[in-house]
Amino acid sequence: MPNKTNARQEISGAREELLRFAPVAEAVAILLKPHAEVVIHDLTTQTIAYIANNLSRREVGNSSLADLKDIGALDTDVIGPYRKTNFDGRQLKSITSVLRDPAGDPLGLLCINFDIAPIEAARDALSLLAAFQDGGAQPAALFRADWQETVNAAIADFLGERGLAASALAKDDHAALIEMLEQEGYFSIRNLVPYLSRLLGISRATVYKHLREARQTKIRKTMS
Amino acid sequence: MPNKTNARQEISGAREELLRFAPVAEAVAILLKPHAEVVIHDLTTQTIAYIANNLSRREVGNSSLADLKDIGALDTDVIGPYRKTNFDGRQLKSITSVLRDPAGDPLGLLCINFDIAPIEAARDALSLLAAFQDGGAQPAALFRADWQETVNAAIADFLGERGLAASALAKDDHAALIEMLEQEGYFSIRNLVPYLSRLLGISRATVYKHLREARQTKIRKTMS
DNA sequence: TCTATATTTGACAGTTTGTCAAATTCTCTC
DNA sequence: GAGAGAATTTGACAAACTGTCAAATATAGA
Repeated sequence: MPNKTNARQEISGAREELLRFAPVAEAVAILLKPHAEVVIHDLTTQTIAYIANNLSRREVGNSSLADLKDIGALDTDVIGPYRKTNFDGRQLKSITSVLRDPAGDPLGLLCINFDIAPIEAARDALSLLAAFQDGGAQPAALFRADWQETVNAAIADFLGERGLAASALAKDDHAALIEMLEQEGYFSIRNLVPYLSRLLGISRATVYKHLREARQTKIRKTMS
Repeated sequence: MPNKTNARQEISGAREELLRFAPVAEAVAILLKPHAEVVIHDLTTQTIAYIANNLSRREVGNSSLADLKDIGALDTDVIGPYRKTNFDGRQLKSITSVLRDPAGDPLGLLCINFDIAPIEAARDALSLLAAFQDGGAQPAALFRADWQETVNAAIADFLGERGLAASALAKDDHAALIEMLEQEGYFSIRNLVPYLSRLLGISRATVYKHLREARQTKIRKTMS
């Protein structure tokens, strides 16, 4: 931390430091133009410090991101890629890198949001043409012998969408994660419950409790 | 089969009948040019009656196809689509229609072989670009809540590769099917064994027997 | 037809699944 | 920081599922 005269100076120092990444952001945005936006978040003020190729209609100075406290707990400096939905419904593939000061404290985030909708559309068109069956041939190849990886991928996806960090997730999230897995049908995999309970560090009984709740809300939804 | 007057007439009659489909074969081949070949098989002589846009380097008069006896048992007149490998390794998407005489007896087959390699290559390139993770994100989306459909797709795939028809498969095939499912990891789906035994019309015990064998050959392979 | 092989049947022990009540821990509020 | 209320763990349990087995039966090939 360079100068300590007062808080305001520290903040503007952080912003200045962050803006050194602006050309990088610009370069990435141009490379992928017009499909990607690059945003630099200032963690000291919780605002947006820079935007290249604005897709999400946010502006410099806007407050950004909800929960950033968790980032300190991160083991890596790269988060994602994870899926994000733009205000207009487009699917974005997002990846975030953590920008730290010399002391190693998180200063900001550089977030690349890549609009993959057109790519997915093209891929799907080709898929359809190449597909056997009515389009259902791929699962066979993609259903891994190693179902744990499949589950892990689903969990990683979930974590990516919500914020982050592997094992350090609040117990409120457990219920949501389990509900998601249930809705995607993962519990017809053998031994998933004990595996999950070990993974999340909670008891089997709790997993079953969340499961029961998830199934009941599902029923409620079905009836309404 | 260089035969007597009687038979020869019958045979040439069949061929003539089949050649009426030649323009259709030609038209399909031209539509998909240069990616598809269309072959008309003569079932009465087990030879090739016509080829449009030859990809597989076979020629008219060549003997064709190994097992055609099964076709009589078919419930539909369209077989596939199923995957086929060309002599040069290219993957072909094949679909076959049965050509019958007015009495309803199978006379020939019209087989369309579509080279999907370039399409798959393009799709995969796009997939990679759109992919989350290192390419393993899709299973999550493709792992259906309805695992039965996933299994059915795998089985249908298997059936397509070997020849055909749903429930009418020899018991030798059971072992192969189960081995395939085991190797792809499908038996970590709950209740798969009873489901399969019902589906194949064999007993649970037999399924387990095949499973045991499949697992032992796997071990043998692993050790060698 | 007879023999050798494979399948079915029914029974069984071992696991896994899902639920429960009591004991414990956690989380608020005061 | 003490205590009420909620959530979680623990350990136990019945029910369901898994995998194996031996005897009875069916099937295929000589």
